[in-house]
Amino acid sequence: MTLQEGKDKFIQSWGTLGSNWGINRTMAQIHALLLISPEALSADDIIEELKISRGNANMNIRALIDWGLVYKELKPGERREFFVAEKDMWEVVKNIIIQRKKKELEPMLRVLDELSSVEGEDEQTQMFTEVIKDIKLFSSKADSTLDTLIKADSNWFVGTFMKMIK
Amino acid sequence: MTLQEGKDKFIQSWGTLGSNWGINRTMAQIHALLLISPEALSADDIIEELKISRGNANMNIRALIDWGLVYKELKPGERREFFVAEKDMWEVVKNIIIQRKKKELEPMLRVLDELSSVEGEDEQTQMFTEVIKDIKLFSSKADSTLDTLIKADSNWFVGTFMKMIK
DNA sequence: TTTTTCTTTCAAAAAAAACTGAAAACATCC
DNA sequence: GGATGTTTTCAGTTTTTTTTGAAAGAAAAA
Repeated sequence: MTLQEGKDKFIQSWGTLGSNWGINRTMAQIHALLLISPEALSADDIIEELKISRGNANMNIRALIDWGLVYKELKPGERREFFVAEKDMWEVVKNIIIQRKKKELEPMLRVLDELSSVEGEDEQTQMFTEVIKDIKLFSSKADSTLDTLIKADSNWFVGTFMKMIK
Repeated sequence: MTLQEGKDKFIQSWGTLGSNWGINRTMAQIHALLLISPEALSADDIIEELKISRGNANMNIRALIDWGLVYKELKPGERREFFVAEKDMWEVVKNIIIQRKKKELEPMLRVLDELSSVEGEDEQTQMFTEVIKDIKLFSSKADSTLDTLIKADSNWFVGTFMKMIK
């Protein structure tokens, strides 16, 4: 396999993976491209490489920066912006956890709290309350586990977790 | 909040959560409906409750069964099928992990293996190989960690994980 | 066997999500 | 100040995903 074929395959696979997880294909592809790029790329480099429009590129680069997966890099004497990806996989995963926890787990916990205010004596209500309580317990545990995970350092997952868990 | 309001809110929130994670809204809503339903529901019950078409209901019920999140229940003397949700959250999460691992993590590992066959001495290639190696290492660790997790029993997560991790 | 009841399939329609491109905004240089 | 290079925005378009509904298929009942 040539380098170019390998790159293309990686970009395409990463894009597919992303889209299965509710991240848009282009965003994941830009991330992939930057991951395997030895130097920082400009918006134009990305546009050309992935054959996408300027608007699309801009929006998704911004989103990647918001997620903490890509950094802006300013080259001295250069007017335009360049971009580099965070290459440490643990940092990547950690940032994704932080974002999704904030955008999805925490709002869900708030909804579950509200749902505790449903009252009644009939079987339907009892059942409902019971299920909600279980989900809330589980979600809270997940929430605090993720907090602990986020605080753990870069090499912890790869190095220690397996030993602890065995 | 009345029971009906609570149910509606839960169904809608669960649907939104699902669609953020690449699971279609209707599938998540059917799951939510069954989760909070004290008895098994027929396809018609689901169609009526969620105001969806028969085809849509059927497809998503099948998908939920494939994922191991819903079971078919046959009532004696009844011709049509009834459905119940798996209510144990740990089982739910475990089944989702099993499915996504099989459909996404494992294929990605295979692609990463193929990508190891890219060869060359230049900086571009070195960099590419390095990044792929890192991702592969990380993914393999994730894969075996998830295997361990899947084997763990129902109460392990809620009961023990926090102590081990602290 | 024929009828009835229920389930599955799938082409077409609708809805949702993503993308484009051109114009506006912004920034730097002269 | 104006000219030039770069980024951002967003209405309209395209693409992708989801949903519908009607027809075909299956299984039980008559």
